[in-house]
Amino acid sequence: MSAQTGASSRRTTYTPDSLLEVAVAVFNERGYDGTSMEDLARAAGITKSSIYHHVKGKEELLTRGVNRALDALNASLDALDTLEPLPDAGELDRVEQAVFRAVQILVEELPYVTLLLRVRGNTEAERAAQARRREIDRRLAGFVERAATAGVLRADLDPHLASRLVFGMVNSVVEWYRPGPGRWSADDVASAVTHLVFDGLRRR
Amino acid sequence: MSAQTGASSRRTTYTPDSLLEVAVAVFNERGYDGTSMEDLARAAGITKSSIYHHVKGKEELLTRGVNRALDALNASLDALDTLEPLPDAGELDRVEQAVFRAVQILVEELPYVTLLLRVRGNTEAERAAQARRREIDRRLAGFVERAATAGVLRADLDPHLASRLVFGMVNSVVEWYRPGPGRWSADDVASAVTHLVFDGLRRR
DNA sequence: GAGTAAACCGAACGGTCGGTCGGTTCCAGG
DNA sequence: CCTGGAACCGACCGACCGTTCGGTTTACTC
Repeated sequence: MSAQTGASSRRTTYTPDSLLEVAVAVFNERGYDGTSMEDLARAAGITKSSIYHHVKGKEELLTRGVNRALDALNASLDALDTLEPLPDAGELDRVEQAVFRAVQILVEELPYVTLLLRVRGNTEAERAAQARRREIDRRLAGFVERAATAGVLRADLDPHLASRLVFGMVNSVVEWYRPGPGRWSADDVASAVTHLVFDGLRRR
Repeated sequence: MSAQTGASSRRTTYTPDSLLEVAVAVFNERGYDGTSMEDLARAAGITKSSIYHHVKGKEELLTRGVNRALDALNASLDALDTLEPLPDAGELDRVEQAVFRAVQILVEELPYVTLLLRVRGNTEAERAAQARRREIDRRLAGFVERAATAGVLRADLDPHLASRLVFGMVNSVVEWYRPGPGRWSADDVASAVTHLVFDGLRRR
């Protein structure tokens, strides 16, 4: 929240990152296009022109925000890739891990992932973010496909379709999850998603 | 696409509804706030000022769009309500029907539901749409909760959480589904979602 | 306390926004 | 052929957009 410069103590001044935190919160509330620099200034408690002391402009705030989410997601996928090669049965574990970790990151980086998932593609920067996101989706779908090939998934579900649905469920968490004491933890949600996805809702 | 006035035949003129179709498509591509009246005019092949001959303004196009989705969803829920009372085992069927029908409507009214799901709440009209949507979510969650009380759902999943996740998966379909020959039909998707939700991904 | 650089501000810029207004074109009914 | 209304257009409006710029305040060093 508050941001000090280096070791010394100015009262409360902004760094690009601490300003980003405020900006992303407003973006998620009003939508990127629906947010004016005046809105950001008001939320940050400084004037419009002061924002330009910290960042180049509105678009930089968007790029920084979505890249933070993309970097976190990519790092998690890299970790899962190092697990290979795996015996057939292990491919199911990898998908399970992918789902679980995806929910965890989504919750850890909630505002940034939320922003990413809502990018529309009106500018070049937004299209670049969408492209990076599609690459992530492709890697996730790859895990599911390999599990299907290994024969550890139900055969009556198209792996591509299943992948879209599963990670659609994962991503939908940003629409309602809010952290806080007495609420669900990240692991609560991650484990609920994982169980639901793999074993379904029906009592057996 | 083309719109005739009543019984007679002008070449291609717009009605409020046929203009809405164009507008909603553009809204979904660029986002509501990211769409200018000039954008709409270009897409419709008429000038900005001509749009105001058919509708009051930009906000009316939004309201008409989201209400079309809301009315369709509500009508479907009303049909499910008339099924009661049901024996315990039937409560599972009701949830299954709710999921299946939700996907069907989402696909049938894809552009309008897409628009609805992206409404942010910046204006009074948008907040009204959000309120109507929350009411629908509540009714759907009610079905899940009754099934849980009837003991036909897994006991280790919080019904509220499960409901959010299931309908999060349902709603995520708007992010990627596109109709067309040689692609998945609405029922393909609806049945995949239903099977996945109730029986999971794991091979048995 | 003078000097410095970061942090911030007020006023203004050109441009675009949603919306208005006074027409003109088109076409069916008489 | 004339008329009336629906459909449409070009020009324009005030407001607000993201951004810029010259200047002031603040906090810290020497």
